[in-house]
Amino acid sequence: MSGSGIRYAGVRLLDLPQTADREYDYALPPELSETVRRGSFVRVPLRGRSGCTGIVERISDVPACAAEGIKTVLSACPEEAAFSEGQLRVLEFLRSRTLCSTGDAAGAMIPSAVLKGYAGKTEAYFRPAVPPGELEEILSGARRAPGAKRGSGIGSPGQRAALEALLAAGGAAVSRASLCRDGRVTGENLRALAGKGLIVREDRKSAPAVRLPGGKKIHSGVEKIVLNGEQQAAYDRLVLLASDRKPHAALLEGVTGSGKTCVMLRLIDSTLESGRGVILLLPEIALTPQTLAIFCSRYGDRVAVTHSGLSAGERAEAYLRIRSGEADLVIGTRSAVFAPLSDPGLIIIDEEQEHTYKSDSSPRYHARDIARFRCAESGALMLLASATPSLESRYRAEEGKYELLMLKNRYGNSVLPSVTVADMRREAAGGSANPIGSLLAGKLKETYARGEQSVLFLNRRGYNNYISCASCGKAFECPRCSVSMTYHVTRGGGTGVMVCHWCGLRLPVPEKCPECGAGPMIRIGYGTQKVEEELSSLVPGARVLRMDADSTSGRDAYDEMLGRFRRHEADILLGTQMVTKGHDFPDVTLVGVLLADVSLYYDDYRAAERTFALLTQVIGRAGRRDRPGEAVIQTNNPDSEIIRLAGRQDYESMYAGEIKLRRSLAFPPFCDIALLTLTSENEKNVADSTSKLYGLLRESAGSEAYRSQPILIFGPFEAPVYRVENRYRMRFVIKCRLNSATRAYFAGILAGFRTLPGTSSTQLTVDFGPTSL
DNA sequence: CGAGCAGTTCTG
DNA sequence: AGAACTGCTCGT
Repeated sequence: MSGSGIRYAGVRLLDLPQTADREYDYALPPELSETVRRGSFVRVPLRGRSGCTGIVERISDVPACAAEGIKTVLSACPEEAAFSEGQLRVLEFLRSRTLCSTGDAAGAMIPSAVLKGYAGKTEAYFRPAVPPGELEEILSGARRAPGAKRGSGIGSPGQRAALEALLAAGGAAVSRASLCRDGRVTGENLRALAGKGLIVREDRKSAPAVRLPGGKKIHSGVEKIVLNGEQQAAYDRLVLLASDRKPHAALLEGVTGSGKTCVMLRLIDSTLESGRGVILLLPEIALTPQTLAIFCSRYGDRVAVTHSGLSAGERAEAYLRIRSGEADLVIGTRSAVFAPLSDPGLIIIDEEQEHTYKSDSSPRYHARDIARFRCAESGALMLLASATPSLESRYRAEEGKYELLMLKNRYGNSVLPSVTVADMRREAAGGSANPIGSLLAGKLKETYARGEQSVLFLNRRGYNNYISCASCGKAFECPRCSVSMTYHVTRGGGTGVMVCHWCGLRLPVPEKCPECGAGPMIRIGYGTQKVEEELSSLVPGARVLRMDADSTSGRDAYDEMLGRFRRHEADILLGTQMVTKGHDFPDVTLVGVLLADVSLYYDDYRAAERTFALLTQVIGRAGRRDRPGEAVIQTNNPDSEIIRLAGRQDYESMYAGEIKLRRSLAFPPFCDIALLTLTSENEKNVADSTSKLYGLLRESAGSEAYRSQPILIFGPFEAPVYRVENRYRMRFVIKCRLNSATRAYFAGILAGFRTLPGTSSTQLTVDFGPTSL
């Protein structure tokens, strides 16, 4: 230290919006000048506020502004929260790539409990004290709370929101922090509900979190996986890429059942043996106890698992175990890509085409981009794996940006299931609107008779229940959003409840039409329950397991159901998306897809690609071992090219056809898409702001700086769901090639928009590479 | 004339 | 974001 004088910290505050997101200088008190460094988190005063959290970006001897105005750092956050230089670079990358605030970026990278310091604290948890069915009725107004004096059962919106959240958790205890997170529920609401006897409070120690079984840190005595020729060749190449300390990216494309997992396990082995860390990203839906068991029995204590079901304390503990080096294999969902490993050697993204790897709230990042950045920084291998890679990734492999490794053969002797496309138009013409056609019905009976199992996949979209008015024909809509509400049966009987899938609002089933005052209201569309009823008459005696959002609330119920099916305690598994992911059910020989075409109607350029991936996955569930499998795809579009290709599991043809289309229409990967969204509670405000933004976009895109950058502006459009939670939403779709120049264009638009008069009540966001249009 | 308020400004 | 500040209306 050269000078003896006071030192200053350049701090970025976490709870400021982009408009105020810059460095602020604070004086460092002498007692903190030893511990606080670049990367440390500190508490500082700001304007009238007593304490704000910020991250130190710079330590200097000279403040950037007049010394008399300067305030002093109040305190330092725990030392173990401090960011490394590597983390600071990721923070900067995230901020500049997604144009988010420092606070949003940091929030994605570190659990808030680590920032606050959490040792020995207890967290308050709450769970329902009455059966779920009763709660539903209280919420819908059909029953009043035991203690309620008169009028509606539940006092305040906050209390309602709390009960709804608890109901959504399916009776499990939920922490106060997560209940209060969205701001609608307060601690006072929870106390009031506990007072009424509707919920009970229980305190839990945040740490120690549940330890994974499995013992020693260095794995020993686990069987060495034997690879076949094709797998061995892929493995040999990947090991090379993962060990030369240079950045690499590879795409492992392997048909269902080709043993991608074996290759990945061996690669993880060798990377860990070389002393470097590993991150394995999985879609939430694939992060099941069965999957985790494989890793925990193999790697024991060195595994850290992160997913959305963790409490704040568990999340913090996992983070610190990784940071300290105690855990060097991280398995988790999207945000695990930020895991604080000091020296990652391998980052795997399994099922890389899954859209859940893209965040659609700020920071709007794609895990793949973060992984690529981290791998470039530390000379590591990014490995994307899938049976049906996204067109973007496969194209990059074609361009030579990713190394492409293929596994073309199914493991062992198993063959692809034989696939039949059933034309449902004929069934409908016959007058019976039966969701299960005669062909599939016959096969279901045969399979049951042979003592084998079947899986039926329902496309969520096609099986929503709406209600509409028999007099005026109007569908019953959410009062806060421009979408129809969905009918859900209530657990344990009752009249049911209407749910909005966009804002979560729950309302009692109306008797009269809110539009015309007449009625009656009638139900439209097949629900999974209806299909379930149908099945029991079609295949008498078969035990049917229904797995959807209604019947499976919470992880435990879901895992328990899959376990029962695996043990062959049921003959037919009926469900939505959940049934498609890599569960290995040895006795399943028949797979049926009801309404295969529904996802083709998504108003999105990726509809075909997604339908293909989905169908391929479902079909792959049939006949994995020695027994041959069979699949029936029911559709109203039997001539659809995509459905035909999926039936043949012909990825190459699908890829060739789609990429041609994308090229001619200028869609990704031949351009990037930016989605600008304006929202406001006031419809007129959005309209005014939209036209102002349009002017700004045009003017700026035409300016000298962007002459050489083609920027195509489409819109403005109303968002497909125009109103959500009482906010009106307008959008622009912009096609361009994303690079530093075009990013500067968007940053300029964001900043410029804020300075326009009359836009203060309108929110503007940019989403690069949105999951859907 | 000052409370009550939308809209604006600025944070070290 | 959110506290502070500005300028405005309205009521007595």
